Amino acid sequence: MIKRTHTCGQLRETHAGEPVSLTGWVNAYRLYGQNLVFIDLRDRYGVTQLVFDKESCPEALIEAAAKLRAEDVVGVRGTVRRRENPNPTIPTGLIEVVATEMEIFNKTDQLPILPDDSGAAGNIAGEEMRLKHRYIDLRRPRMQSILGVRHRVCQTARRYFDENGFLEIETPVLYKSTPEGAREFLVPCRTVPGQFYALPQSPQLFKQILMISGCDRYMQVCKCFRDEDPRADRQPEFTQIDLEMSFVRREDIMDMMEGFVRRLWKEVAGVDVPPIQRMGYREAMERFGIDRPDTRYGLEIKDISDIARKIEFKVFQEALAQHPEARAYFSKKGVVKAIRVPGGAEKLSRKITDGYSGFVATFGAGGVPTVKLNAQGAFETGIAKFLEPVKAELIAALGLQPGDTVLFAADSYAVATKSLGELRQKVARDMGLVPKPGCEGGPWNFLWVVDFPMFERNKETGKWVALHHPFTAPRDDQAEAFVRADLNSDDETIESIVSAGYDIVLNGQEIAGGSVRIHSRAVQAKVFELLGMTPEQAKEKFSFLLEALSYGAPPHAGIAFGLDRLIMNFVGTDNIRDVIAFPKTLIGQDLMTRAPSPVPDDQLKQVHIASIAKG
RNA sequence: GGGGCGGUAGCUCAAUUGGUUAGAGUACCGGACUGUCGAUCCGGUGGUUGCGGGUUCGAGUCCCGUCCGCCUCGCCA
Repeated sequence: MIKRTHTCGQLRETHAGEPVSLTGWVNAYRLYGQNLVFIDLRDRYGVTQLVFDKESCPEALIEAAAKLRAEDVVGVRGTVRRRENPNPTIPTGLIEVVATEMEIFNKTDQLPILPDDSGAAGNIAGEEMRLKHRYIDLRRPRMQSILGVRHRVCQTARRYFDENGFLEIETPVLYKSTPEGAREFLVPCRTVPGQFYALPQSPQLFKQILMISGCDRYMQVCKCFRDEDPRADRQPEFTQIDLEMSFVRREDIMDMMEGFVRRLWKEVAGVDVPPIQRMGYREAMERFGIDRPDTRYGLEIKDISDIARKIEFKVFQEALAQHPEARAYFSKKGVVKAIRVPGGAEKLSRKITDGYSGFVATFGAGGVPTVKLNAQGAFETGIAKFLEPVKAELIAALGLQPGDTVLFAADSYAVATKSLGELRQKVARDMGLVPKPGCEGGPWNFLWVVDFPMFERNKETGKWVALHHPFTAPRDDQAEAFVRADLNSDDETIESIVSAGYDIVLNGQEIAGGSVRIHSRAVQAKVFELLGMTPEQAKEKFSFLLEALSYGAPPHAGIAFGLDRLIMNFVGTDNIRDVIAFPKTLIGQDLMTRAPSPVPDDQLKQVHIASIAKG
């Protein structure tokens, strides 16, 4: 078998005259009668032109070369030669390899898709075809490059955390069902009939136990599983870079993780990340309407309820009449909020702004009242006539300039905030304000979001739920208030308790999230109680944790980075399937292997399962 | 669970108001050509229009159901 001496991306002018051999796939072929054949040979490292011509090759070799087609797999021996006509568009374009011997490892059948990034062959395969024939799709230089970025991110994480004393430890994939959070994948147990494992939503409790075990610093690149409906940026199985540290408080772990972010961006993107700013949850919700603000552009949200109160506009008045006595946050109290869109009068056509009503309807809002300030400084269109009495106040409050458009939301705090938070991002896209992905020179805007509420009331059930997860500790200065609070009557206190959680937000995407953990058995038990668990239920589900907490648990804190989303940012895609070698479709199928699949009844019996699915 | 878009040649797409034999590019096959690099030129093979049912003289097109892909709301401690 011909073995390669070089890769297809390696040869340069300095190799001229050397005997070499290359192996790879036929990327393209160009024929000139019986006398001259060009083959572009591709491997993971690049493309090199092979030449078969009458002067250098026996006739049989040229004939064989002329029969090569796209994706045939071959090895070639030959000599490196400077090209008569260099091709400046590829790194190996100054040379070619004059073939003297060829071994065909495999001929290909008619291909369903071509591994072609450029669309040079006249088309780019659809995603369904790419997933079905993933092994061809992954040959594309673009996909190879993404796999490379993913590898570098993982390697950088392992190096950085190794240098800082972290141990890489594997945690179980067959785990105990703890059904509070996301829906779990279940695995029937053969040896204990009728009982099940669950696949972990995250290794959360194991890494805490590892801290209690004295491991001090833990890291793992680990698979997590959530059986929820997917999105463009979600998969049922995804990967986290998971971390936990002992004997630290919030500032310590945030410093350590900021160091990791700085190292990662330096090594993977060649970018120096400046110190990461912090923003409180309340400020983020107030200014951006979302807990992961995209700070690459303005369009901030302002509360103008006090101005809106003064005018006779039914939509505003009805909104403001909702729960007027309620607390401002996490409540149903009515508010009026607004976004100033600089230059929107020209760029946002009537058709576009009309479309915003339908957009916010999906978040429960009734519409988007709109007004323009024309070049002469007069309110125009939409609700102009209602706003006239408070024109000066509005201009001052929002900093309006001629040519601006103002978009309003009048609803409950929750709906108005969510609607404008989402609308803000849509307007930014419509106005062309969102820069290209960072890898193409756009800004990387990092932000720590901190001071989340510990708990909020579930909208439907009215039960308290943990905003992050039930193992999150209150912020140091809040712990006492939580310990003292009466769970049955002290709603105001419970709602106001701030956690020691922290998220890293990048360009409006959450890329990491974590918290200081509860290391007191009493506090942990109290959280379980608040979340509606009886002591018996808490014991049944989490006795191992409660026991561990009472046998010498150090203070500890952790975080997890969403690896897939990190890669999406580095390579500039909004499709998570692009950054996973073998991803699943929206209903969780693997189109290549056709998983999931039926299994024989025998196999079901062994695990004590009977299917009730029809058909 | 809800809403939206799509499924036609190996692949990417087109097909007028429901109208004759469903087209193009590319891939593939055959031929021409000694410096191309998205080679070019000539010719050819290739179709159960996702699947099932219905309306109609006539369905790729309209209706019902179903499967699959994508986007999205809910959901994702």
